[in-house]
Amino acid sequence: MKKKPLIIVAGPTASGKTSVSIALAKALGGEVISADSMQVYKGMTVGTAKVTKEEMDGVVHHMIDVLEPDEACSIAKFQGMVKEALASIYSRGKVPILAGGTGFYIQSIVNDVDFEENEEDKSYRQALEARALAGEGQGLYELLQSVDPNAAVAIHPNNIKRVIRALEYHHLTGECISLHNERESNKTSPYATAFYVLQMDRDILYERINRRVDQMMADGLLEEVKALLKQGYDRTLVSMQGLGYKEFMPYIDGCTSLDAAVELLKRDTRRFAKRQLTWFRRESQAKWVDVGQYDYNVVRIVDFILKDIESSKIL
RNA sequence: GCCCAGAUAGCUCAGUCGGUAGAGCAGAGGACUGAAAAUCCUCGUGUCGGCAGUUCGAUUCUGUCUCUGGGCA
Repeated sequence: MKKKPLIIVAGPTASGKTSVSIALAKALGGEVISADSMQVYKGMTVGTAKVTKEEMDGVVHHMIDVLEPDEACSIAKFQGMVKEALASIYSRGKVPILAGGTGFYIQSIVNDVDFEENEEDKSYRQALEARALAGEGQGLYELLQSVDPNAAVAIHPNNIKRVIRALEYHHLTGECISLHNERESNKTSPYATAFYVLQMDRDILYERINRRVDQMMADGLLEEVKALLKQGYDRTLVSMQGLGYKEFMPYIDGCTSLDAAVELLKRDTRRFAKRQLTWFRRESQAKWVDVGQYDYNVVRIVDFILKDIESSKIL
């Protein structure tokens, strides 16, 4: 049986994924699935540089505005919803284009990583988090060393989030997470993929990021943040940890200037882009597209990608 | 024109009682399998303004020039 096609358009923030994915969808009769951990939230529009209705230009988009800001997304939740979207896209004979910057989410789809539907019991995790907060991180790490030594070797003691997840996984399933990770990382994709990463010179990318943040400010980012807080969304929410939201909290509290908050946001976004690039570099099947080579021209970029898709014979 | 203070990493600066230097920030690389725009790890970046002098040896002392602040005219 022939594998179903899946086109992926990835890349760091501000690399032009949105316009490329829409042009591709139009050329191929496709639909776009956003692979973005923050665009899933309603009301977070300016700060996530969400596609507008006009930009969509009739192309169907999935996974945007699917959760309230206080409904924390998770990779399992994300994957479940994307699988539904994929099924519906295939049933209509369309081509799915997974586009976004959250490498972890993309990987969960491409390799169909297994996330068993368990866990209703949050108490164990909460107990661990409380211990971490009380400064018992070292103790948690030692516990992990006894329960899953392989995971303990792979996880740095300071990375308390991972230590907690590994312990939680063992508690819930009775299995070592190190075993699960090894099994899942050896999987091959159930899809016929064409995976593209948009890239450009770092200097130019950073310049674009800086300008995009300035544009967000002009488009009312601060007002958006204030409105979300006013609606009662707590700043500890996962959604409020997003770039463009958490950076303004000190300013809103009167602890820093607006200029300083904006500079901080620019810096954090640059660092984020760097981490995204690090992630995509290890995606061995990804093809890197230097968009500068095409003068940042969407038509030329898409033209190249279309030719490459054709030669890959996935459709 | 004169007087003072500076000139050291991309930036702000510290320092070397003479043995070619270090902090913060910026930056770079990496990890990641149910918070991922999160979380975590690692790492430097140099003609110490130019030229001359003293010295075994000058970024450090002396002279001079250039530049940048500030002051006086």
